[in-house]
Amino acid sequence: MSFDDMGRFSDPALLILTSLANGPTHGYGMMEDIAAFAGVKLGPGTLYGALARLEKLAWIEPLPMDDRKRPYRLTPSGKEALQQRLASLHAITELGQARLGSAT
Amino acid sequence: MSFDDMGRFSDPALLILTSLANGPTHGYGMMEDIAAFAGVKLGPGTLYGALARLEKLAWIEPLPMDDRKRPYRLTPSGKEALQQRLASLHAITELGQARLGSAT
DNA sequence: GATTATTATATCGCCAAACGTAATATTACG
DNA sequence: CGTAATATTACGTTTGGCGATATAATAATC
Repeated sequence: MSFDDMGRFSDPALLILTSLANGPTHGYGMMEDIAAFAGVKLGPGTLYGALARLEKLAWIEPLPMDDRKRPYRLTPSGKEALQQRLASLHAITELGQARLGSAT
Repeated sequence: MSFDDMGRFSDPALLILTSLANGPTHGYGMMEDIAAFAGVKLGPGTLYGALARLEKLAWIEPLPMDDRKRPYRLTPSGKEALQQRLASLHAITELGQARLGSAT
């Protein structure tokens, strides 16, 4: 009934981009960051799958490996896409909350 | 490269629930409402498919047909789920925007 | 100091579900 | 008659999430 049954509702790409907005990080680090700020624990398949798709979109790009870590950073278009997406979602959340509120 | 290539990024369920937060509406009406407030034009398959899933989740329920229109309304649990989801997304968008902003 | 357990890190394969597009009714309306 | 409103169905592609696997490093135990 609660949030955990929401299936695809969780949108890993948004979480990853938001995590990278803080600066470059590697996959495992994102897992922890995301778990911290969003309370969502992405499995490896979900995370690295989404990373690959984002890289193909050129929204993120890999940096030289550091030890066994493969860091990524936002590309300019990735940053822009995230910006737009956040703005759009922000507007929607406010509208939604307003609509819910007015229907007391 | 812009928002239209985002594929699954658009999250029809959130849009539908947000649309219904304004009061009961039927599918076709949501399409227009959503296009108006989110700039996203959902195709019929996307819309009615998502409606069916939301109904199965008992987050929305159908009302008696009015003419050829099949209206839906939010159930209490749907309202609650939407509320939580909006709050969570709102927090994420603010964090994301803060992170992007501080990296000027 | 050697051996074992645990953590950090990433890859791969799989399957059900979701998305998106398009084709198909049907009724109403101009 | 043509077009708008409204909904259903079918189908192919992609994504999402789970689990298994590999490997290096670090910690714990004896």
